[in-house]
Order: sequence, then C-alpha cells, then structure tokens
Amino acid sequence: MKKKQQASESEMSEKEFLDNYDPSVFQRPSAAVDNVILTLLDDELHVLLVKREHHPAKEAWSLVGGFIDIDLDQDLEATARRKLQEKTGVKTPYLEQVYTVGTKGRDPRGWSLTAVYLALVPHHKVNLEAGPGAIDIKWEKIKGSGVGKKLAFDHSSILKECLIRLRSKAVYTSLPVHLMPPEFTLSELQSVYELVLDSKMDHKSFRRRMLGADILQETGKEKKTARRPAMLYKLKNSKSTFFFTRNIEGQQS
Amino acid sequence: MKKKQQASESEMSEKEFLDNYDPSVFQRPSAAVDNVILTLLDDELHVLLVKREHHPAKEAWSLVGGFIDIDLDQDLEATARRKLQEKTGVKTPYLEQVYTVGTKGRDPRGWSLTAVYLALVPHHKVNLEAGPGAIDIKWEKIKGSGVGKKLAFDHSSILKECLIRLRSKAVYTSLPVHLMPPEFTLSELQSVYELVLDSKMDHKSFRRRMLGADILQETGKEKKTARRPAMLYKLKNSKSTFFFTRNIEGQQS
DNA sequence: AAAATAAGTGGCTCTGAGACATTATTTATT
DNA sequence: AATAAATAATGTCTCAGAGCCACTTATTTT
Repeated sequence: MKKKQQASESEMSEKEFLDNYDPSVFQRPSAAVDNVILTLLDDELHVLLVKREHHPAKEAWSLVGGFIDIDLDQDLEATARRKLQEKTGVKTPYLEQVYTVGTKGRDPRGWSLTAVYLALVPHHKVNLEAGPGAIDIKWEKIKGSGVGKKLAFDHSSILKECLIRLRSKAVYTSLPVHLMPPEFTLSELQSVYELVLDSKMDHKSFRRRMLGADILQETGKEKKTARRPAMLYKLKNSKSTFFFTRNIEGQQS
Repeated sequence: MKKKQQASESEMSEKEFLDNYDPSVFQRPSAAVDNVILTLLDDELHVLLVKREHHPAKEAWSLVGGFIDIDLDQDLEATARRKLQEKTGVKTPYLEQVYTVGTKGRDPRGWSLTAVYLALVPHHKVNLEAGPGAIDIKWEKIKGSGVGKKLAFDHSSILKECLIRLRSKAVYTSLPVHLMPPEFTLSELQSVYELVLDSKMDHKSFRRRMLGADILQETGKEKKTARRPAMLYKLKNSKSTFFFTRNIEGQQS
C-alpha cells in the first residue's frame, strides 16, 4: 500500500525535496526496543519481567521494552536506557545490542520490529518500579533456556537468544563479571561462570585465566566466612570486557 | 507528538482492541535494511555500492539497501535477501545480521533505523544490475577500514563496523571460506585469510587448523599452475561456519 | 587437638599455535 | 638430460595456556 511520491524530483534540490517529503510514502513497521535484563539473585540467574497493563497481550508477562519515541530518544540505545532506567533506576549497566527481530506476524498489530538489548546488572543497584504500562514487575528465575512460563509475543524466543549470547560469550570473555557485586572472591566469580555455563570448572585453571587477564584488582580486604578467608577483588575497569584467546570448557556438571 | 489512544480499553477484549487499533498513536521511525555485500575480486576485498537515483543523497554512492516493504517482506531477512537478489541475482549467500543503527539524525528525512546485514558472496555467482532507484552499481575496492570515497548517510561507518565484524570473526571461525569459489587450494584460502586479517600466517599452522576443522573435502583434482600442482578442496557444508577454540594470530605483514 | 572445609599453590599432561627447516613436484632454463 | 626456481606439503621443535589432581594453608567446628 504505497502512496505515490509527490512530485517529479529530477530537477529538485535536496532541500526542496526534503521540504516536500511525505513520510507516509511507505507504510512503516512499528519499531520498539526490548531489554533482556539479567541479574544474579540467590545464586540463580533471573530476568526482569513486567506484567502488561494494556492490550495486546494484556496481563501477560513480557520483557522490559517499548516503542521508540522519536521525540524523546536520540538513538536506539537511548530507548533501551530509558526503559531500563524507568524500571530499575540503573543508569550505567552493561548493555549490548544483541540482534533485531522484525516480522509481519510477531505482533497482532501488524509488521513490527524490535531491537533487542542484553543488560547485565548487579542486583544491589536495582530499584524495581512497575511504572507506566505495567501492573506488576518481578525477577523471574531462569531455568535452562528460558523461564517456566509463556511470555508475551515472541519474548520467549528473544530471551532464549540472549541466554545463548551470554553463554557463548562466557566461554571466551569476562562478560559474567558484570553480574558481580562491587567486591567478590574468585570462588564466587567461578560459581557465576559455572551457573551461566552449567558446567563445573577446575579452580586452578579458572584462577590462572582470570588473574592472567589482568582485569581484577585485589582490594586487600578478605571475605570472612566460616572457613579460610578469601581475597576480595574488584574490577580494574568496570566498563570493559576482556576477550581471551582460548575458550574455557569445563566439564558437564 | 503522540495522538491520544482512541478509547479506554479497560473492558475491551484483545479482538476489540485490535479492531480499533490506530497505528499512528506513536509516530514511527522509518525502517530499512542495508547490506554490506563483500566479494573477492582480483585478490582484493570489494564492497558492492550503488549510485542513488533519488534524493536524499542523490547521486551519492551507498550500500545496497532499502525500506522494509510491509506487504512484500515477511521478515527483516526477507528485505535483505530481496535487495541482495535485486542487485546481484544471488539467492543463497552467506548472510548475517550484524547490528541495527537507529538515530534521529542519520537521515535528513528524520528518525530512521536500519538493520545491517553482512553478505559474503563468491564473485562468480554475481550478476550485477543497477535496478530501480539506482543509476549505477559497482564493486569498490576496500582500503583499510573502508573505501576511498565518502558514502551516503552513515554508510561509511556501517561498512567499517562490518569489516570489523568480518576481521574479528576470521580470527576464530572459518567465515572467509564463504568468499571462495567452489573449488580452491589451501594456499588460496590462506591468502584470503591474510588479506582479511592483513597479517601473514604460517602455512603449516594454517593447514593444520583448516584440515583439523573437518570442513574441507579433497576433490581429487589438482590445480594446474606453473609450479607444483596443489590439491583442490571444496566445502563439506557450504552453509555452515566452523568455530575454532583458539584464535589464530599471524604476524604483522 | 583433630576433623572438616574452603582458599590457594605446585606441577604434571595435553592440545594446538608459532617457527622454521626439509622434502616433493612441477616448469623453465641451460 | 641436468639443474634452477618456485610453490606444495611435511617434520618436528618450542611455547602458552587449558585440564587434571594432589598438596598446603587458614579458618571454624567438634
């Protein structure tokens, strides 16, 4: 259903063209951003879900997203950050664009696309708020490649893709550090890797690898537990992700 | 500039909601797909460019792309394939979604986003045709992280990102095989890797790595050159990409 | 004081990359 | 026909870092 372009433009200047531009020449798909926001809670991965207030998929649980607001948002990432901050208060998460899904049928309102972002947030930074458009918000535990319930639209498959991304990157990067609290022990970090990869690792290899990457700094403090105290580390550069030249494998757990 | 949603929907069913749905509640950004189509020509990487027939950026060189046609295209990748086939006739390329750029200012017509695909095509499969909207089409040689000329909109930066993607993947995958003709020697494949990574590799390591991946099949035939003939190989599975567990580095060339 | 447990180290093997010398197979030159 | 030149292909060593696992250390519990 295209309308006709409004004039023969052969002799127009670009300025004239733009002054006459009719944005409805092509019907546009709707454009949104969805965030898969992951955190660590009770030694389990959790994803943030909101319960939709409005149609379509009213009262279904969905990822944290929304339409691009062409007045408010300078770019795609701004939409992602706006939605993220609206629900969690977190301003500076690890945020990575994963992919974009766009199909005729994924939304009953018609052709729609959504740019999917993966956000990793340390749980202590989060302040949940349902906010506009949501009647509830909660952390849902990850089981395998998703959550135990159906999600709105194609959000289950989006979540699945993001978990695949997290897991494949954990094999050759330091990505999981972005789930950690400000200070943590190497054993705690290893447990997070083991959780993400669902695989046990040798602690000697793990220590060698992480310390060799030169991304951690000793705090000098020790974690007091019921056993031998462990060194507490913090990130040297909390914004960056380290890429190893070899994969870590571990064994099936 | 939002219009008001058309009715209080609290008691509506989803069907009623959809029957009344006004898609202009939010103004939508324009949505396009752009392909970075790379091939190997005269032992150099080339990218396919078209010269724009219409405003904006009239007569500027640009990537092969266009708006999503919500009637024609089932999904984003269909748009990418449609545009690719329109210009090159290639139906089954290696095609990978790289990322999506969307900003207020990248297109003078207003907020726009484009899903960027990287296509690798063996040169012998290509049949160039300018087609509608283009007054010229050509292969432009890659120099460093781009081409020697300015491109329309933000296409220079899109091209740069795709080259980064290709180069980083060449370090740990068999991706460059998708640039090869149906049969090729290991030395020829190594030259392509060296071209992509701009780095010389040890041929023993390279052979070990490629043969160990079990993705190549001897054809039995030999390439007749002015020197010792080399074994010709073909891909075992031309659609897949192999992931190595260790990076290849090479030395600066 | 001994047992239990988690933190952390030592030191081996194994895989695959890097380096580089050597051998093999062809054409061109004499 | 013998030799030179060039590229294809192999042999074999070193090296880095993962996997493995026993051992030592520091702490609490019994």
